[in-house]
Amino acid sequence: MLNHDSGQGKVNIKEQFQYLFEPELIYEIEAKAKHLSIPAGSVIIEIGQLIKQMPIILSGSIKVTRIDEKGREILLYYINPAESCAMTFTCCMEHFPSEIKAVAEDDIEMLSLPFTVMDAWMTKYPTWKTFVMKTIRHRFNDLLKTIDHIAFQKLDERLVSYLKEKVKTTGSTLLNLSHQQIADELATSREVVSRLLKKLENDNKLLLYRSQIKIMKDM
Amino acid sequence: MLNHDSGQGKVNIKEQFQYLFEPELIYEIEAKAKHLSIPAGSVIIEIGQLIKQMPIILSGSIKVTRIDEKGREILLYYINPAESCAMTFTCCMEHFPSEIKAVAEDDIEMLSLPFTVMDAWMTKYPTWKTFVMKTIRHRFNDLLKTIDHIAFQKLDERLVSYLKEKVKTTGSTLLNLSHQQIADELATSREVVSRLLKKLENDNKLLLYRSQIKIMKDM
DNA sequence: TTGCACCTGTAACAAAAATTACCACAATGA
DNA sequence: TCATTGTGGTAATTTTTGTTACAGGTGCAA
Repeated sequence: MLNHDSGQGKVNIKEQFQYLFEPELIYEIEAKAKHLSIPAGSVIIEIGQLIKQMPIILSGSIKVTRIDEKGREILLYYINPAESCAMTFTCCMEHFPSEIKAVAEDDIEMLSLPFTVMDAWMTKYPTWKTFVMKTIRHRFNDLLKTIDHIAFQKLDERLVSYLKEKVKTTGSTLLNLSHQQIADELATSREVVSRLLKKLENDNKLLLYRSQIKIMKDM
Repeated sequence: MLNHDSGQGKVNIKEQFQYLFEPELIYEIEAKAKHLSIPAGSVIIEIGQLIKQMPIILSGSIKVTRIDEKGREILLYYINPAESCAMTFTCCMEHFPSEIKAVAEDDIEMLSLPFTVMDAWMTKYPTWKTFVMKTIRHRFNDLLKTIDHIAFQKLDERLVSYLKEKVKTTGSTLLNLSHQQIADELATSREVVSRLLKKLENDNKLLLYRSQIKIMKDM
């Protein structure tokens, strides 16, 4: 998760991808990709927007959500370093607009590939094809997990799952989250989240601070 | 939706796929595919099962669902003629077990392709690659629609959406469904479905019979 | 300093959904 | 024929979730 090259300001592409892609492909990526730095909070793709580029994350992570007509939001999944977006593959290969919204969760370094290379690389580089298929499978499973949560779990269980997942992805048991943020990602209301969090605090599962939650070991 | 070759008992592959695949690919499909007839209700894939074959539906449709540890079920989407399963693509290309359950909704005729051809055809036939990508995009959108429903809609709206979808896919306004079946697919209880259906009947949106629902025009 | 935006807690209430517990009836097969 | 099973109706109750309302605290910027 951590970007150890932050002092230098640039991630070494060769190093990061040496076990993922064949050398010729890495060479092509270096030649064709734009290197972008995106500040935390930036909107990367909106729903309905046409996708002209394909991202590969180098450092930081991207939050992918779904929004309904009334502006309600629900978290779908995160894209982490050395990953890309499955929706983008399929959308940009067929020139369809995006069905999802993507926001930089923290400061991001990413590669941006012109969507024109996608098609060619699928046939040219076996490791690229594998990468695409692996990405698609991961995203499918993420969506299934999301469906499991919202269809089968009650809100208190979903909240616990959500917090545990956050601990795992951030690598810290001290989460910087407001109740409102959590409510948005779980598509419920702030009051409900506050109520459930308070109950968890009373059960010694966590400690509440202002915009911070300390997750205890026996959560 | 209808299989006009039912008298003959066999669907003409050449005809059905002439606008979808290039001639050489159709030839290969005819050579490599097993032609299967599967009776309604058969379980085609269970969760956790390894996938060794890739289906392409010729007639009939397949219901794809997700099941949780406690046996609760929720409908994900249907696979219709000339379509295939995106999960299968990604799973069998990487030899991963299935995350979903697939059941024959009605009597099915389908082609079964050995998963070994997948990889080769992706690079060999542009129309196959397009087909795969289109399938994946469709399934992603189906899953997003499912998430929209369960995350943002209340149960009465979900029920209406569900019934409308059924009318569209079956091509009939007389649906052969028990309340229990509906409850299972929406992951709720029979009583709730009965109650909501009764309310819809009182509003003249539909008529209830035993294991049948007649959907009215102004639903 | 003051005002404002944001954050949290909580109570009271309303709505939605799930659960429990019945009854009645139709279809089915032994 | 009768017992069984699946089906649907419905009431009562509980649980869960959403809504409204309000109070108090924090931190920041004018």
